[in-house]
Amino acid sequence: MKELSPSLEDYLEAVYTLSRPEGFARASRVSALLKVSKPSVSAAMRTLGARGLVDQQRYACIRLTPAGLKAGAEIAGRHSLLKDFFTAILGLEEKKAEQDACRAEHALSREALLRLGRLSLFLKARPRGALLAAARTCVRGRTCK
Amino acid sequence: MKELSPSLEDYLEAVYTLSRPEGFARASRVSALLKVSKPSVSAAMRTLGARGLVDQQRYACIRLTPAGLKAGAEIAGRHSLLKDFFTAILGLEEKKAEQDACRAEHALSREALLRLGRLSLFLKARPRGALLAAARTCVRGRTCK
DNA sequence: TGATTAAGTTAGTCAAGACTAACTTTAGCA
DNA sequence: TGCTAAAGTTAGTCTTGACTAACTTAATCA
Repeated sequence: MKELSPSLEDYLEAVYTLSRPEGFARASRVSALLKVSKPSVSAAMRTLGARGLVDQQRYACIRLTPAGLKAGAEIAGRHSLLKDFFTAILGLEEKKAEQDACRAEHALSREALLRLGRLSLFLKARPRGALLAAARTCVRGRTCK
Repeated sequence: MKELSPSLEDYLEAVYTLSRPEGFARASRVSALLKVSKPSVSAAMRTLGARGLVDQQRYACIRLTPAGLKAGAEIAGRHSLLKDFFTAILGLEEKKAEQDACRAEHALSREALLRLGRLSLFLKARPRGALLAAARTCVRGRTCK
């Protein structure tokens, strides 16, 4: 099982996300979501197909294989963990958090993400949110005593 | 001023780091540090030279221009901020922290890094390190109450 | 001072990942 | 049912960033 490139992870994540409602994705939706040309999607699907992550028949809907579903869920999980950290802990604006999560999700190790998630939980779990509020205020650069 | 690619940022950071002691860097040291062939360094230096970040004469030492020094310092700063966060807050092992910092330093926005730095400070500044210790224990996955 | 070795460059190749233009298939409707 | 528009694919190109092999320049030491 070779590692997926950041680019292929993005495609897989897009397929995963778009598949949620109906169980399949269309290449044109992937193309629109990732802001990438249709031929690029086509090529990427061929690669993901060759790796056994999507089930691709010519001109048909894109469906994830069980392995693809698992991998897609993992990537989407990394994304939402990071986005949550960026908004809930660092207080980044929604759009910015989304962008940062998109890029950082390919960069951090499993271990770092796991611990970052725990840190999030820890900070959110303090009594009555007092600590989190203090941390967030600090992080926003207002007061930090 | 166009954005540098992750790859070019790595080269610039390496030149910056290697320049610290003596004021210049050698292509062979860069090659060894980044684990990349000498021709790759050569090509990268030509690009950085064209962007006005290094002062490159054929067969000579590599020196940063003032702009290159500024950009290099910024990249190195991002790196050390992240590495510190990964070790001091998340408790990652040194080597792992280094690897994660290398990759994440190209992915996070200025804003996110700024806030991450403040979060580090905040967590380290709590009285007698009690909070930090608790956070770190939690992040390591032992207890988290 | 000249030969040898280390450092650096050039030339040529490759793969990934993007694009456009042009073609094919599918699907929907008159 | 057949035509048309949308969806998807193929073919061909480009850029980036890496590599090896072979060459050139610089530096060192006998």
